[in-house]
Amino acid sequence: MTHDTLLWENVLRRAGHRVTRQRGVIIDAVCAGGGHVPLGEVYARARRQDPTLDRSTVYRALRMFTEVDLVVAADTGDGETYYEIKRPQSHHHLVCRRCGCEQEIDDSLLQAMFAQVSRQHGFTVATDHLVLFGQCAACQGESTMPRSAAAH
Amino acid sequence: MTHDTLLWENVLRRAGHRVTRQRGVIIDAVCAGGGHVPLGEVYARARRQDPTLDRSTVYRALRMFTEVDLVVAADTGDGETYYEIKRPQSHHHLVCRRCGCEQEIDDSLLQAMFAQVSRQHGFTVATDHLVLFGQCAACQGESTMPRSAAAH
DNA sequence: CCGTTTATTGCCAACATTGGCAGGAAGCGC
DNA sequence: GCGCTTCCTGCCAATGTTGGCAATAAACGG
Repeated sequence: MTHDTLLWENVLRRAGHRVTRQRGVIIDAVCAGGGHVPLGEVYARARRQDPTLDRSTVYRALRMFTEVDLVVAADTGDGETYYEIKRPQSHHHLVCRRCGCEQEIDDSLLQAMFAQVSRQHGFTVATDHLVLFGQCAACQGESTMPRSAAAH
Repeated sequence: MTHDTLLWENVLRRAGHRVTRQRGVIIDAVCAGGGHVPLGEVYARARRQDPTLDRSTVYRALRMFTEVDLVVAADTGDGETYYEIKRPQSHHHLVCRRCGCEQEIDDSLLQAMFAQVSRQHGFTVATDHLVLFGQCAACQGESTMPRSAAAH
C-alpha cells in the first residue's frame, strides 16, 4: 500500500474536511495507479469499488486532496490532468514534445532558481510539481531538422 | 501597433501556412489586448471585426501561432488559457495563489536551471513561458507571520 | 443512540477545448 | 484571370472540467 489509511483520514480531519467512503475509494484509486494517473483512470478504478460514484465527486475530491497536499496535480498539456500521491520530497517532470516520454527530475535542481526568485522579487514559489517541456536526449540525437519542420 | 503586419504573414508563409483574413483579425485581437489575453477576450474582440468568426477557428489559429512562435500561451490555472504576442526575449510569470496578482520574471533566472537539467539529463528544455505559483511579497507579510496587526 | 448542523454527494447544466466533416478560399501553375 | 489542389473555416458533436442545487450523511453534543 502506498498510503497509510489513517494518515489521509487525519490530514483531512485536521484540515476540517470530512472522511467519506467516496474519498477513501478515490485516494485508493490514485495509489493503485502508481505514478501519474489521469483523472479518467482514477475515476474508472474508483467506479469499480463504487459504481454510483460521480465524476464531479472525483474532481472535487482530487482538488481538495491537492489543497491539503495529499496529492499533486500535473497538467502535461495533452488535455488531461494527471494526479499522483505526494511524496515527502517533491519532484518535477520533463516531458518530451517529440516522443512524449517523461522523466522525473529532482526538486533540488529547481531550489536554487526558486531562491533567486525569492531574493529578487520577494515571491515564494510554491509550485511543487512542475512540468517542463522540451526534447529528450534520444530525440535530440535523431533530429537534425528544425522543430517546426518535424512537427507534422 | 504591437506587431508588424508583414512579419506575421511571412512567418506563416515560411512555415507553410496560409494567410487568411480570419488569422489576421485574430492576431490583431491578441495585440490589441496588450499583455495576457484570455481566449474569450481574443474571440470577443475578433468577432467585432468579423461577426461570423467561429470559436474553433480562434483556438486553431492560436495553437498554430504558438507553434510558429508568434504567440506564447500560458495556463494560469484559473480555467482559461492566456495568450500573448511573443517578445524576442522570453519571460515567465509569477502568480500569487492568495491574491491572484501576477508579475513577470526574466528568462535569465531560469537559464541556469535549464542548463543544469540539460547537463544532468540530456534534456533540452523548450518551455518559454512558465507560470510559477506561490505567494507574492505582499501576501507573505500578512499570512506567514501573523503580526500583531493581523486578522481577527 | 438520537437529533442538529453543515459539508458532501449525485445529478445536471454550463463552460473551455478539441476533433470530424463538407463547403469555401488561398496559393500556385497555366 | 482560370482552374486545381490543398488547407482553412464554420458548424456540430464530443471530451475534460467546473458550478448550482436538493437530498444525504459525517461529525458532534446531548
